[in-house]
Amino acid sequence: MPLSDEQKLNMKKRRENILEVATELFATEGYEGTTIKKVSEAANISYGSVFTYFNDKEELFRTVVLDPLNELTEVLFDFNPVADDPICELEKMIKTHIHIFAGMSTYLTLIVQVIGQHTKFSETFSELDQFHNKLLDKVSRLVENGQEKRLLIQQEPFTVASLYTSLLIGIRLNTTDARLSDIWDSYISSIMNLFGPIKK
Amino acid sequence: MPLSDEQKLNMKKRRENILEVATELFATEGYEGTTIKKVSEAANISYGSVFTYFNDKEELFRTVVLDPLNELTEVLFDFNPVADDPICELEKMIKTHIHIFAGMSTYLTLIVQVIGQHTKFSETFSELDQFHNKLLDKVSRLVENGQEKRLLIQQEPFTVASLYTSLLIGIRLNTTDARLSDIWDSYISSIMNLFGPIKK
DNA sequence: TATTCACGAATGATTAATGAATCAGTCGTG
DNA sequence: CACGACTGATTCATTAATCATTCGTGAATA
Repeated sequence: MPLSDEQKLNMKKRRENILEVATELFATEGYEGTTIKKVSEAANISYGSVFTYFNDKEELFRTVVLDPLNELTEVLFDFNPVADDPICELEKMIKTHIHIFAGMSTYLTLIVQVIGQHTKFSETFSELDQFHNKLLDKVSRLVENGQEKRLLIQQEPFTVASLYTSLLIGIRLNTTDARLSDIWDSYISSIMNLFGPIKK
Repeated sequence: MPLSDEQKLNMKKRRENILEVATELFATEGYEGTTIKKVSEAANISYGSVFTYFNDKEELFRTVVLDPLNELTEVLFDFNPVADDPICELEKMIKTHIHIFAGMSTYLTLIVQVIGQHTKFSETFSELDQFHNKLLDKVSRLVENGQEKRLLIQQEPFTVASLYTSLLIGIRLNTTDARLSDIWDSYISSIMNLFGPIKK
């Protein structure tokens, strides 16, 4: 009676397809502006099928927002706060982050909405906030490392880290036209200035 | 037959009250999540009355977003791009902008939504975009001025200006807890680093 | 000053449309 | 044949917008 492996795989694909089209819709139309009907049509499945994968609209939304966090952790936290060459590590980190942010336009637009309406999406936002705080902490430690080695000017490390993540999300917000990664690359050296590298 | 001055004044107050509560609702609940019923209740007027001041919901939204731009222009553009002391002018500008952004939490949350869902609110977004471009232009000129005087390191002025406005809106987005202006003040010197001031 | 009149703002019940969620029935597969 | 995914019409709630009606105020008249 249990489903065959092929069926399970099919359902997994179906589920992921729903999440994909729902991400796009939630991002462009907003939570209330996105209807289950629109989702089902975009995913080419029946209205009722959406509810076999998600109990209700709210669960679908929460999944769309929180599911990608796991794999995002791997790439976003991929830097060494106690590196011997903190400047080089910072540059690498910025480059990585910039490319991630350049490539995840739709999802990040959605994140922006959750942050903006954090009272409405308080539980979901809370998870994002935890994620953000962990990132802030790790960036802070790298900044601290750079300052101890006298390679960065003295600033409150947590403040700088906050400004850095603010800048990342702000760029994503301001860059509405789907620009090429080239443009994003040109930001890197300027962003580095935020950390106050000391020229020798 | 025309209305008395007192009545006109009363209607003006009523209208502004609607705009005020609608701003709050649109910002926290989103466009679709905000109902005319909620607006009328929050404004303590009848449902139908909302429509004597605004033809439809969309017009109410557009007014809420675009109306404040005029007085915002005055404070946001209040700096001199050809100042003799560009560094000082930059610091003053940052300080002014930071205080404006710190104080306009609700409205800016709304702006964030319009930018995030710019395909949905394309006409309204277009107006915001024009406003933004004018600001970018003026900031660029100040940066150029500073670079010509060799007080700022050489960077593409428009890129730096873009990063600056991205940072402003990003901070507003990331600072969800209603912090004191003190915290915002601590950002100022770090933000200055973005422009690459040359120490002498 | 008192009374009537007329204009337009204010009201909220009503209308027509649309939403989320349900559920009885169908279909596919092991 | 039996289990569970799939379907979409149905239900019930909620929405934007309308509209017939009421209410308030200033002007006109006596």
